[in-house]
Amino acid sequence: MISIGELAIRTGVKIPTIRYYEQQGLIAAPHRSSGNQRRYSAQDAKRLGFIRHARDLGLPLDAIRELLRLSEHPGEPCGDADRIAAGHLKLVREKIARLQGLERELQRIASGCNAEHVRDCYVLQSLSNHSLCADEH
Amino acid sequence: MISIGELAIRTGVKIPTIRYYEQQGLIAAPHRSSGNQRRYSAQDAKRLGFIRHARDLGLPLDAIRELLRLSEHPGEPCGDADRIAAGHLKLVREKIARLQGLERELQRIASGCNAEHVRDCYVLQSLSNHSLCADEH
DNA sequence: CTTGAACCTCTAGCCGCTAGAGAGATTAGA
DNA sequence: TCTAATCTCTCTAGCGGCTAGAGGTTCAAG
Repeated sequence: MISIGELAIRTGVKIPTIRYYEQQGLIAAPHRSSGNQRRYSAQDAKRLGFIRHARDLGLPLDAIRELLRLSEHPGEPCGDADRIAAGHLKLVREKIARLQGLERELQRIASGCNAEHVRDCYVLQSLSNHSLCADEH
Repeated sequence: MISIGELAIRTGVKIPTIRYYEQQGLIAAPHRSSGNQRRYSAQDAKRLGFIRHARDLGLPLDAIRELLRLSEHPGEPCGDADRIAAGHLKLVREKIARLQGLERELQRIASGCNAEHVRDCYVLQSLSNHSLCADEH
């Protein structure tokens, strides 16, 4: 049985975030000490580690909730878990593609300014005038 | 003088967002009709277009505020605008790098699951056990 | 027994919108 | 000129995923 601070250190999840997860129903309300402080088991720590890892991979809490629910039913088919991961991967790839578009455009804009003064600034002109852009974003 | 709906259509910025920008001081409070409805000039539309374009490039409202302020002083040096654009570009590149890390890991995890049941699911095992990961994220 | 660190609950704030309620304004057609 | 449909108004609350702070209680070391 460890305190919330200890749990935070072990899992790398901040204390208010742990309480937030409890509030959101991602982890169960833990046992309490006689003085009403939270006391966690090794299993609690494992579950929080799972959440932490999934968050690090960018999964939203809803998806994590679903994955946790699944992992409590070892006999069921795991297609849903695969679908969640694949769906998230797709999302990540879309984000990358979009950001790469922005990167190209920003690179073009930011490196195109040789002006001294605002009146000739290519950055500001580009923002005013969309037609200066290479592709739409 | 055009209505807020017309402005929304022309700039592609939604009506509540236009009002939000006004509230946030990005655009000035416009003239009003006798019935208290907003009426915008061509200049207002241009400014909103600038904002829209900058938002499309992912710039935060604070940075846009600063860029707008700068563009009202044509005689001043434009180094600040360049710095804002370059700083944002850097941020975008960092985001891309991070997402590419996630992409690799998700790809590895999602494609590694040949299991039928939750108990053997590689996706769920990977989330439980960080040591299955290729690199840290 | 004292002290200081850790913990408690509760509320509010971050960003950039978005949704909805309930009321008033405008405009096109009959 | 009237009516009906569509806009527009203000205001408040909510999204996700935390984070910060106030004001109070409990714990553990010395």
